[in-house]
Amino acid sequence: MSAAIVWFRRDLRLADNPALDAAIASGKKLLLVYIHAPTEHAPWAPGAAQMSWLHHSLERLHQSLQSRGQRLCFFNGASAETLKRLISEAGAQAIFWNRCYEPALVQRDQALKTELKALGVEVNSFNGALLHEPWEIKTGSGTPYRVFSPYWRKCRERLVLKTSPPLPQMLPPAPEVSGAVALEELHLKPALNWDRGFYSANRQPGEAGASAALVRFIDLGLASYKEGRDRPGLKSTSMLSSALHFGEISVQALAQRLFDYAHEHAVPGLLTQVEHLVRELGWRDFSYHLLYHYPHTPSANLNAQFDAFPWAWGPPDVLERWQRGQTGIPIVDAGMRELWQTGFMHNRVRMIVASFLTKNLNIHWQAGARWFWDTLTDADLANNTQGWQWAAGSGADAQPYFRIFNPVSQGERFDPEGHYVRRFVPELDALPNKTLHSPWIAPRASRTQYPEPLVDLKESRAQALSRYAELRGR
DNA sequence: TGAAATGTTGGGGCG
DNA sequence: ACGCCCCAACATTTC
Repeated sequence: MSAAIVWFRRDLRLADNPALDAAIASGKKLLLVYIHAPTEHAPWAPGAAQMSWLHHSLERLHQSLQSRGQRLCFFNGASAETLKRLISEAGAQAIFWNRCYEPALVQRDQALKTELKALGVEVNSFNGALLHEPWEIKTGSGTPYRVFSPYWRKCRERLVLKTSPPLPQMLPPAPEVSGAVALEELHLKPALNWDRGFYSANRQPGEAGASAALVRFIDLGLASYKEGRDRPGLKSTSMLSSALHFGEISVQALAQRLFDYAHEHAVPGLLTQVEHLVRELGWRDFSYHLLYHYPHTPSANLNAQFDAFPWAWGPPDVLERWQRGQTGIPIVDAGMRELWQTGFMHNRVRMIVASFLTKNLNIHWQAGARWFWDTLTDADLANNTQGWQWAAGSGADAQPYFRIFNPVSQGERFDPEGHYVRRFVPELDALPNKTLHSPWIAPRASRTQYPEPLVDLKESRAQALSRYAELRGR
């Protein structure tokens, strides 16, 4: 019986996994591998928070493979060397993987593909992560899109969702190889349990956890998604970002399932809600589109005009107060503390803290991007880069720089009952809603445990606008 | 997927 | 009855 390798990377699932399905269909013995090679992602080696999630996700995938007569084999070390050795040991004629799109991984995978083909190995790669491949969507003149709306119009009209293939039951046997290590030997899990707040009933790594989160979202959040998605105090978002990052759920299967649900349940307006969520998945695709076509953007402004912008990198204590949630601005601190404690932050609050860092504090968006990279379990190079450049105003389809969020009015508008702020900034619990988002106007005795604002909002806004005016005047 | 300043309108109080 | 002022509510412009 001939053999093949399935190289798992960011597709940690069995359902709707094109590489795995094709490998099973090939009728070969299958060696299922995961290789931990963080330096190959340089300069964006996976951050500590996402490695915690990854550990649990790999554990779950290994378990569900074991219940199907297979296993996931773990390796440390260089991917190309490891795979060439395994191909030789297993006598494999073919390898299957789902594509990655980060610049360093695209380079690595292309070089490997060339090398393996020269050795006579059949290389099969698939789209297992996106609604559309980044190169499939082009403007009329054949260039990449740089603006979301026309990009999405094009994607939406050509979006074709297929019914997912059935979940593989028993898998073919594995060939014997040497050098596999236990999952623990990948050292993904933190030595100290600082990640204990990351996991809860509705945030569980792995395919089953993603599935449970989706069921819960469809039951509780979908019907009011359009209105509720901006309210961090509610539970109206899917909470699927980490699962999408690691491929614990297929984005195509997700969209398919939501449309199916809307068509089966003739509730007025439900299809509109689904369209809004799928549009957010479109933003995710758009981020990958931009990263693929503009691979320098994780470390450089997409709009080169901003190269002359006088962003500072410090002073260090200011950045640190932002990181620790001690800025004295309640909605900002709530967000930064949510991030630190749970490895997640609500999207609306991500925009608020990013605006505050890049505009009111005048700190470079890359300092924020780095912090998110290390602390988010869903840290994703495409989304993170695009999100920060969007917020900073330096991106292709960014918000104009002069759109500066007022964190007080944002707090009053999107957390009117203060549930979110009170949850993460408990020292403000006793303040009435009227002053919760601007505690500095409340009597001093009622807020002795909470810092004074790091900056004056009105003044720092004016300074940001004048820096911007200067940039435009050049 | 803003905020703040500025402009416009129209109702009501009041001399 | 009429004009004037105030100001809230909304619209537009500007950053």
